[in-house]
Amino acid sequence: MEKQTYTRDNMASLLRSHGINPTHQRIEIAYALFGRQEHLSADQIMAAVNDHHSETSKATVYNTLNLFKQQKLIREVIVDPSKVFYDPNTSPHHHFFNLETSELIDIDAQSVEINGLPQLPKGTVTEGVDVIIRIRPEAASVNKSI
Amino acid sequence: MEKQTYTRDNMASLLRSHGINPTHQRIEIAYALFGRQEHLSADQIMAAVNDHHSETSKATVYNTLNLFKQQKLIREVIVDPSKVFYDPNTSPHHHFFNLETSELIDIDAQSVEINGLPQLPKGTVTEGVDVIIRIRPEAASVNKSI
DNA sequence: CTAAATATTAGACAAAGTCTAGACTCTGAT
DNA sequence: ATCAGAGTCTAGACTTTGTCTAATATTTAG
Repeated sequence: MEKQTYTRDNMASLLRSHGINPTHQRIEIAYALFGRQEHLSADQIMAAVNDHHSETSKATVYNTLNLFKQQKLIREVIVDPSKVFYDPNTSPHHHFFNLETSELIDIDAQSVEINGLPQLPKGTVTEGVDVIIRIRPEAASVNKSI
Repeated sequence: MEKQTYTRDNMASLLRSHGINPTHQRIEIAYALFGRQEHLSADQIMAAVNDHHSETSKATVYNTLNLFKQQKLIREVIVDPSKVFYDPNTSPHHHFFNLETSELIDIDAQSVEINGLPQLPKGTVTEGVDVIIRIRPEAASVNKSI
């Protein structure tokens, strides 16, 4: 797979292709997410966007992330009880979640097979399946004889 | 499987068996969770415990839930971006999560098989695997010709 | 150029959860 | 009984994430 580079120009057409009017702030926010290809919290995105000059308000960051989510440009990842992560990767995938560092690592869903799930409850449809593997750093010689 | 009934007396020995000193408040909180066998938020637990007389402070509810979690008496379920649910069922299982009603439904892990997961990242150990199937009520005749 | 529609903003607000310092309770020793 | 100390509980202040509001700025269409 070719490595795709993300420029601010790319962002404008990416936004348009998802029915989003590409304003300056939206382009910066999209660029922060897609340029890094990482899982970022709203907080981190605001910091990234306002790194040099203060350009974008908190309200706009949240409004924009919710708009992106609604237009399926990005996805929310809910693993940390205190904050939401935003994921520029919308292809089906799962996650390792490091409980100590809060780091998220993608797992391609193509290779993963899940069998034996029960039927959906009556009158409901599925919106997606998330697999989260909670991990933590290997205990570094804790409880070894002193 | 026999239906187990949960009394406040049972709670005391349950707590002791997990190394928890059974105080009045802890017994009430455990009883709220195990008596119902449901997924409750801290908020709901506080309401349940203080239903008749105000008995337990917010700080104690949170302290106690964190203690229970630490002693593996209950489990956290993180699916709703705005609040944590506490689950008295600690046997391995997964969840349906209804995005509109916030309702959680258990899926026994015994019948579910997951294949093709990659190796854990170096230097980490697994703490558990969560499968969350996000569902929503079937669209009730939306977009049908009017 | 102007009006209407769309975006953005500062700052007030709300809700979940944590922290602190004081008060209470229980136990065991004197 | 009294006291010390450990453990627990509490009110309320505080923090953090996220939403809302009402005013301002920008864009777009005509």
